[in-house]
Amino acid sequence: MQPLFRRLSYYAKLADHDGESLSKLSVRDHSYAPGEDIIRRGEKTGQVFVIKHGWAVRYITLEDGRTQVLNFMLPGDIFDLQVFLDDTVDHSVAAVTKVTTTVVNADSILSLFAQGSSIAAALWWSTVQEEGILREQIVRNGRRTARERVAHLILELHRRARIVGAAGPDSLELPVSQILIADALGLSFVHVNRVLRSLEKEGLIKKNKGVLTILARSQLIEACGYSEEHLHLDGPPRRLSFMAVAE
Amino acid sequence: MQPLFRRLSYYAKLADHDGESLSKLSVRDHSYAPGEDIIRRGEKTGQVFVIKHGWAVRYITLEDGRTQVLNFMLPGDIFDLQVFLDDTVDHSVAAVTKVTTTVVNADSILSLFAQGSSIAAALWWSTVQEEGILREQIVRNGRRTARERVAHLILELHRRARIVGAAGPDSLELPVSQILIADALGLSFVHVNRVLRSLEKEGLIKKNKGVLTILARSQLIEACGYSEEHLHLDGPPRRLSFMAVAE
DNA sequence: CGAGACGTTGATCTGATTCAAATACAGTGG
DNA sequence: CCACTGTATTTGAATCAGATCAACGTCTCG
Repeated sequence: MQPLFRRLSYYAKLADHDGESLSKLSVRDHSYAPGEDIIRRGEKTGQVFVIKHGWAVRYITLEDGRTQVLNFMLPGDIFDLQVFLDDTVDHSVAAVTKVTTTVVNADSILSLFAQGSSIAAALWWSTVQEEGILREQIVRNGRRTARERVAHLILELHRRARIVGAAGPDSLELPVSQILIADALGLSFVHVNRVLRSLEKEGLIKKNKGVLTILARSQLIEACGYSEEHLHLDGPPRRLSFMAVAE
Repeated sequence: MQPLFRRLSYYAKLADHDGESLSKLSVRDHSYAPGEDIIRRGEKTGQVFVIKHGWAVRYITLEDGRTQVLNFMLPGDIFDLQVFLDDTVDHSVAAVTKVTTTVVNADSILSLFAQGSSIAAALWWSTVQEEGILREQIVRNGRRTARERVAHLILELHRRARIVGAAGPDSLELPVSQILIADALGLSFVHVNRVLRSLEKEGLIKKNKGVLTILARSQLIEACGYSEEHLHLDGPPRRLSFMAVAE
């Protein structure tokens, strides 16, 4: 459960005993092979998944095979707190690399909420973040050029990976095919390739065996007007305001 | 507070006394002129808004003026339940037509949750719906052609307006400029115009003084592979599962 | 070492943008 | 009621960003 604790504590300054509560939550772990679906559209899981290792994507496929990646999921990411509504999900989640998830049963999360743990606030925060990322995805794909989209996505992924300790200050293990990047950015993979090569030729980035290095961060930021507002990095309150009400 | 009740009861079969609880919630109403901002990026509102009359949009503007509409908001729509985190919002909301909102203070909503009212479940449901709409927006703009995007958006807006009683079986008052549609679909307004005119020329739709009529629904659906899964129309459970836990 | 998946590059094509100009329309003030 | 103004719609022509098609290189791994 380390990655979750790490991620949540980035925001919420959790105490040690919170770490204990978290580890008690774990119901069981599960592993998935690259390309395997973790959740399939139309299912009702009744469970909450936390990514422990590896990368995953949320995606939707149209009838004719066109597919759109909604967002990338890194260690520490959670899906889905909407489980409390007993709803069927409208999208799928697939493992990109080998993925290990911790499966938490919904009730254990709920008891955290009931107890007023600061973990609950952190969890809720994580859903706010995710929505922010989704909205940014809409803007990026709707109103930015291919070059901007690629640069922006690189910066976002690096930042997110960095938070969970999966990236160096300017480098990032990016186990993601150009096809997947294309499906995330609404581009053809051929064009993604050209943009990447051109960013590389200009010395903004470098890619070597799955490790991407940001060589000129400021130029990369300038190339896309990157800002981090949408990641909501300021962190959640210690407790959800409805907990105060409950007292 | 009618539109909210109408919308929530579409899903949740609310009882009469729920209607009363709802009307007691209203703190005060507020009106906005077309084009006026209701919420501005960066603010902390501490309040929940419900649209009573009129249309609004959630949007984000880039530094250079490009703007992206995230989604349209109709009577009965709510923003934002994330207020409980005391977060700053990462986007703005603007009135499209003259808009009346009911402003509810966050605490009143929270007490509904605490009471275990089925209204709470319906509210939560509405956020699940909204996320579904956001995801669909990503797919639409990322992997569909201009023609598909336009057809798809028309069908979605008609359906949503219908649910809150703001549309006939095949007609829809659409007080939205082509510029705004373009900003929602990530297209130029010139192209939106061409697509609309072509759909009209082919007899799929008709537009007359702000009223759009769907003349050939089945062809329109076929033109974009429209499905309504993302609207989560099946409705919420009567109560949120964490209420059961609280007992 | 052979197969399949991914990456790279060139040539060509096209859906959508941009630029430009004309028309319709709604609201305002005289 | 009409002229005036600004905003939205419509249409054409030129252009371009990105897609498609096609071929080849490269890596991985069984």
